[in-house]
Amino acid sequence: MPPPRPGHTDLSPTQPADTEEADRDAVLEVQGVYIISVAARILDMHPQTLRKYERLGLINPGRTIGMLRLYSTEDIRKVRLIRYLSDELGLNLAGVQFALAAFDNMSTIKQRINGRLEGIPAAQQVVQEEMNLLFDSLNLPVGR
Amino acid sequence: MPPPRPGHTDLSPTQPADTEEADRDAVLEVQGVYIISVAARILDMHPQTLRKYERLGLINPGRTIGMLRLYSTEDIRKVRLIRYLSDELGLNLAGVQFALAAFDNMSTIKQRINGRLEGIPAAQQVVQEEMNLLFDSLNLPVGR
DNA sequence: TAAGGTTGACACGACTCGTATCAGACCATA
DNA sequence: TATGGTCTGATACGAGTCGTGTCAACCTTA
Repeated sequence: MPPPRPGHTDLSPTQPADTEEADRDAVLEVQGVYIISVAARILDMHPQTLRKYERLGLINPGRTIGMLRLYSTEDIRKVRLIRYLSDELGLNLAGVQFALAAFDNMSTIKQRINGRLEGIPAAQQVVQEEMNLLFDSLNLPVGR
Repeated sequence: MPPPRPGHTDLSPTQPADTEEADRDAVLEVQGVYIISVAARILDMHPQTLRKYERLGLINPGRTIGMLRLYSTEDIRKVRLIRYLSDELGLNLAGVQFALAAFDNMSTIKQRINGRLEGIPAAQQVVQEEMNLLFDSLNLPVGR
């Protein structure tokens, strides 16, 4: 089997851009922003594994001015999802990549439909219900 | 990594019920129904690989009274999709399983929405367009 | 009867994945 | 200045996966 292809048509938005102008002391103590060693300890995973996930484009943690990786709580949640797909469902990382892209695209399309049905609340309701059903059918641990 | 888990919430219908109304005289000479050796030759794959796919629940070819596997053109198409996901995108079989289930669920939900929006053609149109966009975003070779 | 199908088991080579370690560089703090 | 943690990039490992192949014993079809 060949190396996974990053490809996929990508509709997904980027990162939450958490970083504000830092107030000295708070830099590393901001709630839910951790350097790699702390994130690895929280997740009980090897730092190299987190770096590998980033190299493959599965996560995209922020950086300090000094290039240190900064993991937000959102990043942590995403890693847990990756671990679930990998450990529990048995997907390889190419599969994880595909699944994450699919989730993102589903979320995006759901929002786009909602926007375009602005004037038809009854239709919005139907789509909301059914799309939630679709997400549920994927059997994921978190709402994502 | 553990063996793949068959699980997933399953909304999917069972078999495609390939029969068009039109094939009255084709019943016994149905074009596109092959035993495993022929299917393997058509697909240029090893028969054991096809049997393995079936054992994992990825495909579900019909059977003769004597238990010989019968591959329809729909089965052939599905195997090609599996091969694309595996060879081109690099998914393992657990990932293929997940992806196939996701496609089925997306198709089902699309149809359900369409049904529930029966009286609102404008909304139907929107959903149709956006769901097609969603399928396109998955970068698949065939419409599926 | 011969050819080719069925099941189940086992094994192989190549690949993947998480983990681990190394070297050399950068940078903040004690 | 020394220390310790991070950075990048490379290499390596053990265990697992996947497609393929083979075997034995039996069954179906022509």
